[in-house]
Amino acid sequence: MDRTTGRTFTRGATRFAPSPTGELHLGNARTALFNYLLARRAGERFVLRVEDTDAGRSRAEYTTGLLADLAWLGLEWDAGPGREDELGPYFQSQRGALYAQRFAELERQGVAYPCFCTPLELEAARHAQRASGRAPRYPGTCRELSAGERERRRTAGVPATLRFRVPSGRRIEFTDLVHGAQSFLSDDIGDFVIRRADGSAAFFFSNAVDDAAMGVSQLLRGEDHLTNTPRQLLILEALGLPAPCYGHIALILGPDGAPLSKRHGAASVRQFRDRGYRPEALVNYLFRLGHSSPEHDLLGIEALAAAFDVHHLGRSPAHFDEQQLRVWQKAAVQRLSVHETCTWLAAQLPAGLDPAAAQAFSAAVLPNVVLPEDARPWAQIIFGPPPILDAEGEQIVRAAGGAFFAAAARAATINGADLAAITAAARAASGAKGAQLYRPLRFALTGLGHGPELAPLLQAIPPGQIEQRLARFAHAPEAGVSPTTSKQ
RNA sequence: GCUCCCUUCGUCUAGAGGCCCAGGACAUAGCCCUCUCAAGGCUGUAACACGGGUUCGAAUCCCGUAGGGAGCGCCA
Repeated sequence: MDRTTGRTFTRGATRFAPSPTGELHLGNARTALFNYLLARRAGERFVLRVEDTDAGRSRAEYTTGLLADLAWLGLEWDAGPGREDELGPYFQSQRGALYAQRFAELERQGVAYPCFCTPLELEAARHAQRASGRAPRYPGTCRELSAGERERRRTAGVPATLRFRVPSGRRIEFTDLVHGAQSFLSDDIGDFVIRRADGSAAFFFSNAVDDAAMGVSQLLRGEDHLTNTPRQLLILEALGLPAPCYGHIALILGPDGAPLSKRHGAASVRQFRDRGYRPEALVNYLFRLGHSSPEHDLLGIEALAAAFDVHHLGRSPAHFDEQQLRVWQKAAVQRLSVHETCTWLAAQLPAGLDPAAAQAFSAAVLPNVVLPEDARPWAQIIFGPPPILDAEGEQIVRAAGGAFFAAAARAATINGADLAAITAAARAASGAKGAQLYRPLRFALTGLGHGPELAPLLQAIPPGQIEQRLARFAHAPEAGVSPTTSKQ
């Protein structure tokens, strides 16, 4: 009980309210993340509400995907689908009865009225208004219909929407969490639909009413809602419901400066997930997109919450930059345990590879991998046939000499995948050191002049292969004959 | 058309009148380390959209201009 208000005290909440009409978009993912962080930071609840009022576009599989992606990102909701409580249900399609009461309340007050205009008529009106240089607003055709006329049309079965009567001459003010003081004139707003002809609730209405019903105290949403806010404030005011503090964050832009969309390639969480991006990478990147922090390390979700600050949300739109995402991905990948790495790289490994070999491979290759596909060439090199050398490789191998490789191969036979033993033997046989010692070995073993560290790489090469790959150069030709083509 | 939002290095941003000839991170260039790549260390290049005000003093306040974006839907 709150002593000052006498009302039952409930913890505040933030929410994320997606509509299941597609995959979770990066922009929405960021909105979800920010709201989650805001809740965690403030000790509030994080509510997930599915806005599936558009029966035509909403699909169950999108809901499933949405929930899965959110969970994958690590954004657990305190209330929502699968976590029902007394403030639910959390699917708007199941909240019709609650809306009905509110519709009735508004109609009784005369704040809402039935509108019998057809979509065609409305479209024509908008078109005419635009053509004559005026704002496309509801012309008010049904605003002052008499009670008798309304009744007559209703009994005649004319389909009707319910419109909110926007008061004239009002100034609507509120303080935006990120943009500060905002002020709008009600005269710039036309009467808008709050209930569709099919009886379902429209966004402005259900969204606002549910926030109030679910105890949402503050929330962050896309800037495309900024100019819609006064409408929602008007609804809440008419119903005597508390309004949450709204904060509007700018849209995420693609490389060309246009709002990020499918046009720009991958734009959904699912697509990045499928390409092997780590959730920690995505979350850390999104955390810094339109939000600044002195923290420059890869942070866990709790640390992100502690570092989140609404005052450091930017007002200008940020560009999505995959290069930056890759930086976080690299950091996230380097922190993977060997076990996690094996799972992550599973698709790149030869089928039936035994666990120990998979671990050795993963450990060796991980420092050089950002996405799983980067491991594929290494899998080919390590598990495939002895690699063919290019001209540079041949030259370096030849310069090392046959004795060098004979000794190295012998050491491998005796000691196995022991780099120290192999280099010691090669050095003793040839006197080579430094690059003269390591590069020929690297080329002979991998066919390349660059790559992961040799020692762990040796651990990943299948038994017998080290010896074989080295021995093929043990009888180095005096000149001209290529062991890579004569052998193997 | 009307209303609203936005504009600092390549990118994300710090900056709430003097601490800023603008700071950080990533990217990038060079050097060091190193068998190579990566990592790490050091050094460097690089920005207040433009024009007017206000002020002793402006990236910061005001007014314009330009550019970008959003909303004005029986989409959310």
